[in-house]
Amino acid sequence: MKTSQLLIPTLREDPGEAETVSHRLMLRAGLIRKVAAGIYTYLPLGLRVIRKVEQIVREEMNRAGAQELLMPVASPAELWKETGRWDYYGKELLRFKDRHERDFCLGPTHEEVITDLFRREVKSYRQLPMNFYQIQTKFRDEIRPRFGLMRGREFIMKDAYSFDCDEAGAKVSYQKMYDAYTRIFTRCGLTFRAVEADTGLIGGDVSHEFMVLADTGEATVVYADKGTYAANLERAELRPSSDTDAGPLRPLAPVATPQRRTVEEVTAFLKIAPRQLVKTLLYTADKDTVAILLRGDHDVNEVKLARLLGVNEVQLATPEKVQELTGAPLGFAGPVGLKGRILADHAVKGMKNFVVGANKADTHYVDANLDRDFSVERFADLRNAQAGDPSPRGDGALVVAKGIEVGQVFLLGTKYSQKMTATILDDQGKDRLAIMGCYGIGIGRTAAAAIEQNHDEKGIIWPFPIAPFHVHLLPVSHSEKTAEAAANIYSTLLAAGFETLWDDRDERAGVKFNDADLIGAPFQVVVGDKGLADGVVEVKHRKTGEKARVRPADLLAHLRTLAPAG
RNA sequence: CGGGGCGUAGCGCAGCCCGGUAGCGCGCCUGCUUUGGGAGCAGGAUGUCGGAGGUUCAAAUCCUCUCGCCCCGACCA
Repeated sequence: MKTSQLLIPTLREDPGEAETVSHRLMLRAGLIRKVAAGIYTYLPLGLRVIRKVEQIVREEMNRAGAQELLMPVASPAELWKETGRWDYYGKELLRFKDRHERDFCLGPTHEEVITDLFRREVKSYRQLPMNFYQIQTKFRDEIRPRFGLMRGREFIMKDAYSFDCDEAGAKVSYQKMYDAYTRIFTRCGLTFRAVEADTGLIGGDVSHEFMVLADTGEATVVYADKGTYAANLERAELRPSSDTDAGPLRPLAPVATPQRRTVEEVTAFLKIAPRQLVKTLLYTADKDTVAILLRGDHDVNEVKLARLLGVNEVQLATPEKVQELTGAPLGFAGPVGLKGRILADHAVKGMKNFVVGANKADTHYVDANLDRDFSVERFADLRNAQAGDPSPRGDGALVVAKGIEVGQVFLLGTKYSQKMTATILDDQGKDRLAIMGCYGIGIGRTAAAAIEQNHDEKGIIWPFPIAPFHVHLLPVSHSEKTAEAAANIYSTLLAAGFETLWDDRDERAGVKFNDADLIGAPFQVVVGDKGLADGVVEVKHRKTGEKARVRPADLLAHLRTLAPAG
C-alpha cells in the first residue's frame, strides 16, 4: 500500500485525552479515533491490526474444532428474562424498545442466544461435543470507559460456547480452549499468564483468566515464584499459617490514642509494627453486620468474605452504623466486649499481645489476646495475598504483578441450560441438560495489550504477526534513481509476501523516519541516493534498532533471516 | 453514582482572577529555496470561544442552568 492511499493521521503531539501508553500511541499513530466515550472508529491501520488478531484467533479456534457463526447484535428481552439476567445484569446492559414497544438489548455476551439456538437445533448426544464461536462487536454500557480500546463500551470480542453431554466431556472442551488461548496469545507475541479466576456475573464453577503482564494493567495477579500456581488477587487462596508469636500473655490494658484512627496513625503513635495490631472492620451483608479481624498489615478480600457469608456482596458499615454498634466513632472498633458475630482471618490466630480498638473514643487496648479477652466464631481465609506469602500449592512464595485481562475461559456447568431447558437425549434415550463452557477474548484489548508490552519512546514496536505492515519502505531522496529503486523493491517485497507500506509522500526524511518509528512496522527499508551510490539500501530492525546495509538483490534473504518463520 | 478537572482554529495550549469584541506553536493552502532524523523565507485561510438563558452600553471573561469529555473511587470482560 502507498501511504498516499491510506488515511494515517499521525499526531506529532500527545493528545490530551490519553493517559496510558497504548491509548496515546493508538491515537498518535493514526490507528483509532474516538466517536464518543468508549466508542471508536478503527482507521485503516488500526483495522489491519484488528484483522490480524482476529485471523490468529480464527485459525486457532478452527484448529481446536470450534465452528464459526455470527449472532445478532440486538437480542430480545424474552431470552434474557428466561435466565434472569434481564434483571441481574443492571445498567451495563444497554436496553431499548423497537417501534412495537418490545424490549431489546445490545448483546454484552451471548449465552442466551446461543443456548436458544442449541436447544432448538441439537437433539442428540451423538452430535456432541459442539463448540460455536463468533467474532463480533459487543456493547456493555460501562460505568467508566477508559484507556481507549482497553475498556471501551463498544468492543470486538471473540466469544465461544461449548456444549457437552457430561462433565468429563466438558472438561475436555474447556482444556481445548485453554490450550487454544495459550497458542493464540503466544502467536500474538505476548508475555502472559493464565490465572485462576473468579466467575463473577457469568457464573460457573471453574475459570481462568489470561493476563498480559503489564504495569498499566487494571487487574492484580499473584503467582508462585517456584511453581505453576497463579491466580487473580480476588481469588488467590491463602493457607492457614502455623506461625505463632512467642512469649507469655501480658495483661490487657487500655491506652489513650487521641485522634489516632488508622492503622498507620495508631502504630506510629504506639511505636509498634502494623503486624502487632489487629484491625476490626464492620461489614454489612444483607441485613446482618459482622466484625472481621485482620492483622494490621493485611487487606480484606471482599470476594472471599461474601463467599464465606453466602451473599452476593458485602459493604463496609457506615460510620453511623459503626457508632451504633461499638459506641465509638470510626477508628476505635475492637473485638473486646463487642456484640455480634466475629470472624477472623487465619493470620490472627497465632498472634499474641496485640493492639485492638477499645470501642471507646480515643482509646485502644494493648496486649489483647484471643479467647482470654474475646472469642472468635470462626477463622477463615479473608484477606488479599501479599508478595512473599507462601503459595497455597507449596511451590514457593507469591509474587504480585499487574495484568491486562485479554481472555477468560469458564466452565459453566448447567447454569444456562437448566434455566433455558437446553436438553439432549443421551444414549439411554433420556433427557440430559447440556454442560456448557464459555470463552472470551477481547480483540481490541489484545492489540492494546501488545502495545503496552511493545513500545519505546519513539512509538509502537509491533510483534511481527500482528503488525499492520511488515515492512515500511522509506524513499528518502527525490531523485529518479531512488524512485525507481523504491518501486522495484516494493514489487519484490509484495511478491515475496511481505506486506509493505510505501511512504510515497513528498516529505522530508526526518518526517518519514519519525512516522515509521511511531507506526512501528517491524522493519524499515530506507532507499536513498546516498546508499544507492554504494549499491545498497538500509534495513532497520525497529525492535533492536540495528541497521544493516544490504544490496537490493540480498534484501529478501536478509529480511527472511530477521522475520519469524510463517 | 460520589469527589476533582477541562471544553477557545485540525492538534497542543494562552487569554478568564481584573469585561472593551480573540492569540501562540504545530498542522493546512500558495510561491520560492531546501531535501538522510519532525526545513527556511514570504504570503494566506481557518473560530456559533461546548450549548441555552441572564447581568451589562459591552461577555471567551461575571451569574444560572445544561451538554460533552478526562482523572480518582465504587463497579466490571
